[in-house]
This record gives sequence, C-alpha cells and structure tokens, in this order.
Amino acid sequence: MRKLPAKLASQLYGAAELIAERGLDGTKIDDIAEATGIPKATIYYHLDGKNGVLEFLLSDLLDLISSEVGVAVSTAEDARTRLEAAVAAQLGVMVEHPFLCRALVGDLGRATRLPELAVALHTAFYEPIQQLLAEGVADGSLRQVADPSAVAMSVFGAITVAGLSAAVDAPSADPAADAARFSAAVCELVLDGLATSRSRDDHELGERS
Amino acid sequence: MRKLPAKLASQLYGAAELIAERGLDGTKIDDIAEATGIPKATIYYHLDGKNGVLEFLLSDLLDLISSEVGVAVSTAEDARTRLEAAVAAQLGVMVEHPFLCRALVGDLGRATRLPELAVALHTAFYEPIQQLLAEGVADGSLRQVADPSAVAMSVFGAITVAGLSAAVDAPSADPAADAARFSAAVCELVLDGLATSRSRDDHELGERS
DNA sequence: TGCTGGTTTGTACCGGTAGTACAACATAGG
DNA sequence: CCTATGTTGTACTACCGGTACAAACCAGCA
Repeated sequence: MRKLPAKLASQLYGAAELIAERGLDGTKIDDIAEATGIPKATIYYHLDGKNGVLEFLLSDLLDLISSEVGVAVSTAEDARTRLEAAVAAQLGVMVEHPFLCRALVGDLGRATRLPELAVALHTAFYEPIQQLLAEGVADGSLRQVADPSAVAMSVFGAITVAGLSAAVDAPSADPAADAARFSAAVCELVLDGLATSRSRDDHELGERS
Repeated sequence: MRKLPAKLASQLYGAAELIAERGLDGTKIDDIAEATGIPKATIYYHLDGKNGVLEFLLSDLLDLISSEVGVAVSTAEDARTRLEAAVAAQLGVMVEHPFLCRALVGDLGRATRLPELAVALHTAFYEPIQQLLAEGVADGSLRQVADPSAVAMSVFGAITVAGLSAAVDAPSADPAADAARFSAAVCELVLDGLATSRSRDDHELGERS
C-alpha cells in the first residue's frame, strides 16, 4: 500500500481543493475519482479508502513542513534568529499549499485520529518550536518563562492560525509576499509582545488613578 | 425547531463526549440516541439531524464564551488589563467545557460550514480581540503594530490553541487553576514577548560575530 | 369527561454511499 | 509468449442518515 507511483500521486492533489471546500465527508469517493481522473477501483487498489487519501495528502504536507522548518532551524545563529526563520519557513509552506492546509484544519479531528498523521502533526508543528524555545533560554536569546510548554503551545497556535487565515483568504497573487507579511506580524507579536513600555511600568507598579 | 425544552437540552450534553471522542461522523445517530436517552424520533422532531445536534451544542458554547468575554471586556480599565481579563475569561470557559471544545475543533470544518456557527465563532473568538487591540492603541496601553489584523489573528490563535491543549489533556481536578496557569502563560507571551533585551539590542544593531 | 393541539416514541422503510469482489485487460520484463 | 503486477469497469453488499407515519401521551379547557 505504500509507494504509490508518482503519476498517481500528482493526480491525487487534484482532490485537495475538493476536500478543502466540502470536507472529507462531503466529498464522495466518486467525486474524488472524477476530479483526479483516477478510477475508484484504482484508488482502492493503492489506498485505504477515503482516510487513505487524506492521509496521503496530509502526510506529504506535514513532511514538507517539518523538513523546511528543519533546515531553517539548523543554522549556527542564535535561537531567536532561528525562530524567526522557522516561522517564515512554516508560513511559507502553508501559504503555498492553501488547499491542503484547509483540508487539514477542516478535518483536524479525523487527522488526529489517524495515528500516523497525529505524530506527523506533532513533529511538524509543535516540536521544533518547543525545542527552539528551550535553546533560546540556554543561549540567552530568548526569555525564560514560567510555563514553557504552555507558552510553546501558544506560540504554535499563533503561527498556525496566522498561516491558516492566510490560506483561507483569497489566494493572493504573490504567496511569498503574503508569507513574509504574516511572518513579520507573528514575529513581532511573539518576540516583542504587545504591551507598551508605559503599560508595562503601570503594571509593575500597580496602577493608580 | 428553536426552543427545545430544557430537559432535552441538558440530556443532549451527554452526546458531547461521544462526539469529541469519535468525531461527528464516527458517531451514529443511534449512538447519540442511546447516550442521551432521547429516542431518535424525538431528536429529529426538534433538531435538524446530526448537524442540528452539533449546532445546538456549539452555539451554546459560543454564546457562553462571547458573553463571558463580553463582561470581562466592559470594565473601565485600560485595554491591556481588559485583554488579560478577556484571555482569562475565554480560557476559563474552554477549560470548563473540554468536550465541547474538542468537538468544536475536531469538526471545525463542519462547524464553519454551518452559517450560524461560523458567525458565532467569529464573534466569540476573533472580534473581541481585534477590538481590544485597536482600543489599546488608542489608549496607549498596547503597542501599534504594522499589520493589526494579522496580529489579532495570531493572538486569537495563541489563546485558542492554549485553551484547546488544556481541553485535550487529561481533565484536571482543578479547572480554575488550569485556566489561571494557561492564562498567565498566554498573557506573558502576548504582552511581553519572548525576546530578551539583549537579543532585542542585537537585532536592532544588526548582529556581528 | 371528552376534545384538541402539541409532543413523544416505536417501527418500518428508502436512498445514497463506502467499500468489496471479481473478472477482464494492459504492460513490462525475462 | 508467459507471468507478475498493476489497472479498470461492473456488479454487489452493508450500513446509516433521514423520513413517514401511526399510535400513544399529555396538557389545558370547555
């Protein structure tokens, strides 16, 4: 069941938009067959039904993300800089594959119930961030926080939801520019925060009227 | 079809865990009937099928969130303080209803395809944050950012994913404490950011070896 | 007490769709 | 030309969501 021929693989991507739009359950196998040009019998020969289709599409996406993030992270820079690179990498891939992202999120429940995808999700999205945060504390480029795993989860959310909103919005003419814009916004938030120095002082002193 | 009796409503919540666990599509109508004790025919008398069940459960949750956040936001404090209150409120509700949250996220695609839920989602989660960010710039308690809507989206993601992870983890003995913990982590991130002042300087000057 | 409207429920049924079975066919490599 | 592996059409099964409907139930009320 593994190792389906390259030609079929590429055809299968034709189903991504369909699934993104209607959800996997709103998409009939026959629709997928028609949209991809692969006859139903052939799909079943290689893949394990509808879930198999989703699993194939998404594990591909997830692998892509984690490898791109992987190279972004493995430089000699400090952790803070590498975090910025990781954010840019992840958003880059997401913006470039809007349909797959939407399919992923729309059928998140199903995806997390497919064991292979669940771990791929974790390693693609969460692990690198958590790792980076820890390294940042070690090399002094990022702040020590009270609850590292909760913060890592939040950072993960900040990045992913931003990427998702980019994927849902009208697919723009220039994906790279979009990715850069969002990546700047996310980094601005995650690194510097939103408080003004004034409000920061107020809070440290306890506010008075 | 609106206005189903209070008794049935409370029984219906018995289906939340089921749906959270298996997803709506992995849950048969007959399972729901059995779990809630409401016979299938009665469900169909009041509700519009499976989607109706989901819609009922989630619109309730969403209303709750937006009203709680609503009161948290309508104080005389500065926007920064109100943002903290809003985060706490949202996380409080989420932690208190883990099954509903999981159901929501697991069937996000379906939820967003139900028009009523889509707008409820938007008003419950995104709008108050976006609003608050704008007000914070106005009253000087929050920083002006380059791309406010992208940042608002990120903040929304940071909060929501944190809440979700709390909902997925083993439901703890003390939900209120959990909520407080996560809310502190999220605020720490969103307000102050992760950069150390050292790394901030490095970046402003351009780093040198 | 009986009438009337809404609700509740059991049961039987229909239609659509995922998945399977299988046989015919294609293709390639030896 | 033969065999192994892939490809495809067709027919079929099983299951499940949703509907139909009739019988019962349960007010309130004249």
